Order: sequence, then structure tokens, then C-alpha cells
Amino acid sequence: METTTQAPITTIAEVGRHDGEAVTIRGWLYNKRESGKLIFPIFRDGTGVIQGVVPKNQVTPEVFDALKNLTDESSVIVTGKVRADKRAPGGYELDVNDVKVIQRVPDDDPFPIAHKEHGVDFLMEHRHLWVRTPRQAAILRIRAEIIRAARNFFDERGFTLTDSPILTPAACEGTSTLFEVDYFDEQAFLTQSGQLYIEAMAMALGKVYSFGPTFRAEKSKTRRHLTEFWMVEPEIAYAELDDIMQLAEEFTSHLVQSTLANRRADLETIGRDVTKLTNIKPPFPRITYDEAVKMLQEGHAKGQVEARFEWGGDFGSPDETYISSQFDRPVMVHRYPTKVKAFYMEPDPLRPELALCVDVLAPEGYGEIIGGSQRIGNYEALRKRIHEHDLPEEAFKWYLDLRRFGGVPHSGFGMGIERVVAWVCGLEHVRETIPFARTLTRIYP
RNA sequence: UCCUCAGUAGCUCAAUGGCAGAGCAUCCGGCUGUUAACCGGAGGGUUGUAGGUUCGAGUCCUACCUGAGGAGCCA
Repeated sequence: METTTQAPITTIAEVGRHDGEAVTIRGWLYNKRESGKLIFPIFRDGTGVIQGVVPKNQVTPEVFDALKNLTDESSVIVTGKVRADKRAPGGYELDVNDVKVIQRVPDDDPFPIAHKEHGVDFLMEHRHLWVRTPRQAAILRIRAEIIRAARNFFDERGFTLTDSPILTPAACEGTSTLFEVDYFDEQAFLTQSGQLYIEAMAMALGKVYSFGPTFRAEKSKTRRHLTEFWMVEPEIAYAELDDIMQLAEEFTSHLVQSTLANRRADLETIGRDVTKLTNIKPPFPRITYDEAVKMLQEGHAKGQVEARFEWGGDFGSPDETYISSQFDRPVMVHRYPTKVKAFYMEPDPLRPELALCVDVLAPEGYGEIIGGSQRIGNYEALRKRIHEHDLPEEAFKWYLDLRRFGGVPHSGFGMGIERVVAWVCGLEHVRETIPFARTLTRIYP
């Protein structure tokens, strides 16, 4: 019989390489089933779960009793022989021959997350423990894959990573949606977007992107909102609207296809219908704002949209849901009215009342995942727009400089990572897509 | 800020205005192939808070607190 020191340490994800061999796994007791003189402890180690088999007459009394009395989530180092078994969900079982209990969870204060349903409040209150469950672990691995794929996508296309600052100076626009911080007796804010800063980087390095957290103090309480979320924002000098629309669809497709290729088992763990993801490939449907408005009005006439939408407004989430429900892949809506969009967006030369901008709406009601535009390249035009929006020109002096010293057409977009993860995973709420969600009502743990 | 819903055992939920209960978890016992194992038993309660109505309130009324979903908001 092998001893603990001789059996090589491995992970549950890799036990398939050790079929028939003794291995050591370092992890936790996930769950346990008993049948008299036979114990089935289920171990997890962060890479997966594996069921152990422990017949009383095959192990020492010490090992048998230790496992019989083991409590959920106690930490253990376990040694045993890997054996392929068709009855095992993961394909392999572990014939345990030794176990070392590192820390036993006490009987009178057991692990609070049971193997059954819980309410949202309870789970969020125990988020630090909830992440140990297979479903949450799978979601977090998919998040990591999407971030990895995003960085790969830009790195391989000659983009330079130029992260934007998180602390920003005096508010340029309304402060109601910004988190204020004291900066050595000066007023500062947590960033709401890195966009203005990466525009400066694009003028220096050509093709750039930033990836980092952004903060919004909005009183939003919906399945699509967090107060702290992560955005990836590419910005390209000399790019026009059509260039970033093509980039956006290639990018979105790359994230989905990478997840399908590399994290399929995790998608299955969370029960995602992957057939809804396989066709997420370019070209994505492209419609103008005008066409989207027409679509909403026809939907209203058919009784599928509650309120009649009038040209000129921005879409609410029920509107976005209806538009996206008409397609089997993300839809790109472009050229919104200038009035409802940001001051820095370039007007369409053919129709100046429209902005050269695009929103990418995810299918299945997940709403806007990308917002982008061509930026105003001309100094006087931008200065005029700043005044039209009653913004303090002084605060934008550096931003205007980008148009004084070699101003060029340039474009970019921002993608909210959590909404993409929620969509790819098919989740009810974005709070499960980030390790520790920050919402209107929660900052613990 | 507004609308709707919900707060009962550690968790998920029952309980017509009339003795506060079940399942899971925990503990004890049984079971050599269990898959949210199963079977038997035990412990576990200031019914969110404060008032009010009533012979009697988990249940009805008022206010507040907390949470959930949605709206608005989200350059």
C-alpha cells in the first residue's frame, strides 16, 4: 500500500492522467454519503470534485473513523488510487487509503451553505463561502476565460494595454452618479469610464485598450447593474465608425467562441444551453436607430411592446429586450440621435442630428454589452459641444489639446465584462459574475 | 425617488384570528454502490422592530427597518 509521501500531488482536474495510480489530493470535503461500512466522501480542490470510496475493511480504523466523522468543508489531504468508473459523474473515483485532516469544521458551527436552495440575501451575505460551490466556481472560471480571451484578442492585434486612472479630478459632469473621495483635502472621484484618457493614449500609441474597474453611484436596482464593474475599452487612432463596428463583432464572437472551446465543461455545470452560443459569429445584424424605432413601433402595433416609442428618445431596457429578441445573435444599433448621446461623439456628416455611434445588444434580454462611437476630431467642434452641454471648458483643457496637436478621426468602444459573462452563462443576475459584487444595497463581505 | 412583493428554527418554507410545524443541516442509531442517498430517533423559536384592534394576533391595522424584482436613472 502506498504511503502519503510516495503518492504524487495532483489536482482533481488532472486525475485522468493517473488512472490506476496512487495520488495525493489537497482540498476540502464537499459532501459525504454513507452506507454502513461504506463511505463515499466527495472531495473538491478548486479544479473539480471527485468521489472517494472507503470500504471499512480496506482502510485502517483511524482513517475510517476520521472520514466517518468528517464535516462538510473540513480541509483534508487525501491519498488514494485513481480508478476510472462509469458510475462517477467526472469519470473517475478515488479508492482512499489515507487521509490527513488539516482543520475539521466543528459540529456545533457547521458550514452554512447547504446542498439545496438558498435565498439571494443569504447567499450574498455568505459570498466568501458561496464561491466554493461548483456552480459559482464554474462561473468564475468562465469570467477568467472571457477576460483572458479579451486581452489576447487585443494583444494579438497590435494593441497596447494603457490602463486609465481610477482616481479622477473634479467632476466634469453631474456628480450624482460618481463616488466622491477625499484626495488630500481636494475633491476627487472614482472613474466612471476610462475613455477620455485612452483617447490620449491612442494619439500616442495608435491602437490601445484599457481594462479595469469603473464605478457608478447610480440608484439602479436591476439584474444588469453593479456599482463597481469592469470594462474593456479599445481606442484606435484614424478608425471610423465602420471600423469599430467590425472590431466589436469580431471581438464579441471571439469571447464567446473561446469560452465554448475552453470552458465547455463549466458551461455544462451551470446548465447553459450552448446551442444559443454556437452561432455567435460575424456578421452580426446591423440596424440604424431609425430602423430600430420602426421595429419598436411595429411591435407596439402587434401588442408586443407596451408603450409606443417615439423617435428621439433613448431606449429603455424593455425596448432593448424587444429589439434583441428579433435576432439570434447580438444586434448592432447605430446612429442614435445626437441629443441622447455623449458630447464627444462625432455627428454624421450626412445627417448631423445623428451621432456616429453604435450599441451592441446581447440576445436573450441581456441588454447593452457594448457602447461605442467615433469621437469628434476637430477642436472647434468639440469646444462647441462642451459649451452646449454646459460643461466646464477648463476641466477639458487637456482633452481639447488632443485636437490642437494633430487631431484625427478616432473611435473606440467600451464593453461591460459582467454583462457579457451573465449572457454567456445565461444567468439571472450579474451579481454572480464577479467575485464580490458591489450593489446599491451591499458592500459586505 | 416611485411601484409591486416578501420577512416564522442555521437554511428553504407551511400554519382558516384559536396548542408554532415539516424538509434540509447538526447530533445519536441502522444500512457494502450511494448520486440533493435512504430508514429510525433527538435537540433547535423574543414569528424583522415598535405600537394598535381583539377574550385571543405569525395571521388584521399603522409606522418604521431589511431584502427582492421592476421603473426612472445608467455621458
